[in-house]
Amino acid sequence: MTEIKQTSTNFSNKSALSDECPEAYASTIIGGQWTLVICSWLLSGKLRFGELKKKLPNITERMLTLQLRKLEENMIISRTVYAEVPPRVEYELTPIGYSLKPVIKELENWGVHHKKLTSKQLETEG
Amino acid sequence: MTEIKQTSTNFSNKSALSDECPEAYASTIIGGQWTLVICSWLLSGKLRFGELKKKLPNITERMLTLQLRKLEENMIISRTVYAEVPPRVEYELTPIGYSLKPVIKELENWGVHHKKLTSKQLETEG
DNA sequence: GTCAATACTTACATTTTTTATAGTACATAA
DNA sequence: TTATGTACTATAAAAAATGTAAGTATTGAC
Repeated sequence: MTEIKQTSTNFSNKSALSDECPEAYASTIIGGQWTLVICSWLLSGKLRFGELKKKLPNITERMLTLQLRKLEENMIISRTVYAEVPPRVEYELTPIGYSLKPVIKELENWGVHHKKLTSKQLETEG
Repeated sequence: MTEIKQTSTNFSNKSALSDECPEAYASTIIGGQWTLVICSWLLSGKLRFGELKKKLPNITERMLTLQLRKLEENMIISRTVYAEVPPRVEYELTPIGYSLKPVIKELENWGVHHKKLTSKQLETEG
């Protein structure tokens, strides 16, 4: 994540794909390891950094920070800092972030469907 | 892609996420760099290896092969080899692969929407 | 015997993503 | 003065994904 090399083939490939193909574009935005889970949680309301951390027991603080920053850059979430000590920071979906809801729903449907089907398949084979 | 280390934290994190969260599960299946574009093309009918290559001008043969293998493993596409020389191989979506259609459609809609919104944002800022 | 066409495979290098670990700032409470 | 809680940051390393370049098998045409 941190730094990407704008001279790499990978970068230009991703750019070209994103230009031509809105679904690939969407995928680069919401395709991070923890991105969809974070968005799913935020669909039910804003959460603090620490609260998100508890929801995702295995994420490191660094990863959580990186993902949140990326989501913020992409205007999926907004970040509100309260001038208190200890600090309090709240994350919330923006309107366009919230509009991910049907996307997530379809992904979820399909995921459930696929999982069922492939586990059946394994039973038959075994 | 090639080899994944089943003892890594990354592997166990992905597994746990996939278990708990169907949308994350779906994302690991269709989240490859070229996956969605390949599926999009196949939505309009089966294609040969070389035809796919032409549709994706910048993909390397290695990448195309890897992505197709992964899609096949995940039962998204089927592969038919014709015993001819030179060889002919056709790739086609399976039923569950075809059922990605609404997912792709939502991703596409959202992608277009997001792109419009962010480009507007840039105009306003600039 | 050489070449062409197709769909790959292989070895290796680079880039990107993710994880590990330790640290920081701040004000209040004890 | 030291400890506490929160939301981070810095640095390094490991792992995963992607790219580069060259090679393979087949057989029919020339």
